[in-house]
Amino acid sequence: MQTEEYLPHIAYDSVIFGFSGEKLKILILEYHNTGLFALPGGFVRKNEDLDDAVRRGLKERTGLDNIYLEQFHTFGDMARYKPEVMERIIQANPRPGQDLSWLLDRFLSIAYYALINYEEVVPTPDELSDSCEWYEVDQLPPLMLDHNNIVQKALETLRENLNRKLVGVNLLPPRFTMKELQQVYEAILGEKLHRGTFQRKMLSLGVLKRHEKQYSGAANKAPYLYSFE
Amino acid sequence: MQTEEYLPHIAYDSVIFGFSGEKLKILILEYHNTGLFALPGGFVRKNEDLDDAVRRGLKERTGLDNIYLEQFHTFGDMARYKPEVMERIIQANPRPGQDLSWLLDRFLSIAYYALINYEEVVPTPDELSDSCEWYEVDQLPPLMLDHNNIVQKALETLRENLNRKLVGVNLLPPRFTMKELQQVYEAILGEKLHRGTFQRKMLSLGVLKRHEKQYSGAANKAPYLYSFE
DNA sequence: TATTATTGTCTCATAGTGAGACAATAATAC
DNA sequence: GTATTATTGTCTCACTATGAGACAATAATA
Repeated sequence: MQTEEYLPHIAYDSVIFGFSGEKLKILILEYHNTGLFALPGGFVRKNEDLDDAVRRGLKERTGLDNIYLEQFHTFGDMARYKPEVMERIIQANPRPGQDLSWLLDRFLSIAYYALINYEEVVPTPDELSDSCEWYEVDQLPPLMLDHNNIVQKALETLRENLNRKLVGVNLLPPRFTMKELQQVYEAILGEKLHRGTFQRKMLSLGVLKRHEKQYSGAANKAPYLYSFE
Repeated sequence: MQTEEYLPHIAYDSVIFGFSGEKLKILILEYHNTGLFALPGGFVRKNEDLDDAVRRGLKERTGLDNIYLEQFHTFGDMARYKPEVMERIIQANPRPGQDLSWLLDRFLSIAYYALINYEEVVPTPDELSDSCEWYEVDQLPPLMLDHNNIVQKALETLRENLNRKLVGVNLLPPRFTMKELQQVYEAILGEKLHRGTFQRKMLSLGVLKRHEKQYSGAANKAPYLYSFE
């Protein structure tokens, strides 16, 4: 990391959603020796597209590649400028010979959310971070700066987009049951949906393809597997 | 304008919507002696909130105050970085003693749209600009950089928000007829709506208050005036 | 073969929407 | 005054969408 590489005062943060165990979850980093929890974020190189910077940074910090991303808001209040927090992180991660003082400047942050298939992913922390772990959206630890706000806004945007974009396709494995799809919707909306109505609605969209049945071993009728398109 | 005042590499642009003569219109600036048309934009001071910067800048550049604003996207592609365009503007507006070279840097732009009551407003160009004029959304001149894209995205966002937020309240005078309200919706959506259905829907929202009739002098039944809330 | 839990689909009541019809009415023409 | 005209407020009707429950089909077990 060198000062010259990045656009000053500009950062991004990403809210990475995954679905597992009937719960909607978010990837959270913890910084070494600080007790600080944060969203995965990064900076924009002087000669790269903003969107590309986010993809590159996410790859570097979490190992995630080729994922569904959507920009949803840019946070630019003065209230989010807290140099003492960055100071703590720098102190806890000594980088001899590197001038990291530019990190103490004020930053605007462009926020993105990502939707990924939980099963395909093994998040790995980068050198700055202790851990990179999934947290249920309603059981997040206190996050640094305004990152809790950012998560809240991401959730609101995701809910608004739920019926306009195919959210499920990015959060589920290639083949899934109708029940799993419904659980994704319920986790995002935070409310129960009626089974019959949900199934009728999804099938009427004409984007689901029905495949073979999935025999789970349970003593009941086996559900069909579906895929998108 | 001094370099030190502003955050480098960060700008905003605003798409200001007004409604008049049954048409949806946008405020466009023309720069002195350049033939360049642009959205009203500006920069963020080092110690002010992003949202405040946009309000302040809009006031300075167009005289508009206290308006409805909504952030909708941040544009950060390399393709929008064209220093030769800013060079033209600087050449055409000599500022002896001022170093404007920072304007030749790459900028990310946070885009906002505004909704204003056309009748209350007398836009006035600032010192950089020749004119500050309304253009119908479907008859815009070619705008500099990616500003035509920005307008397009603003329109899409406005359409999506039409049924979730009370758009009409900001684009119309305090009292208006049902026909005027319908024309606002039709102008934004770009399609005709059925009169009876529209009226039923609006009244069922429970946010309109009915006032006295408006006698226009025409040989027909006089419409009621409405206000919001 | 009976039992059990779950699934796919159906029915029914209710709410919402698109389209046209009709009376009410404010001005003008005679 | 009375007829005419364009526009408005509201109604009806058909059709679609939605919420809720019902029921048969079925995969395993007892």
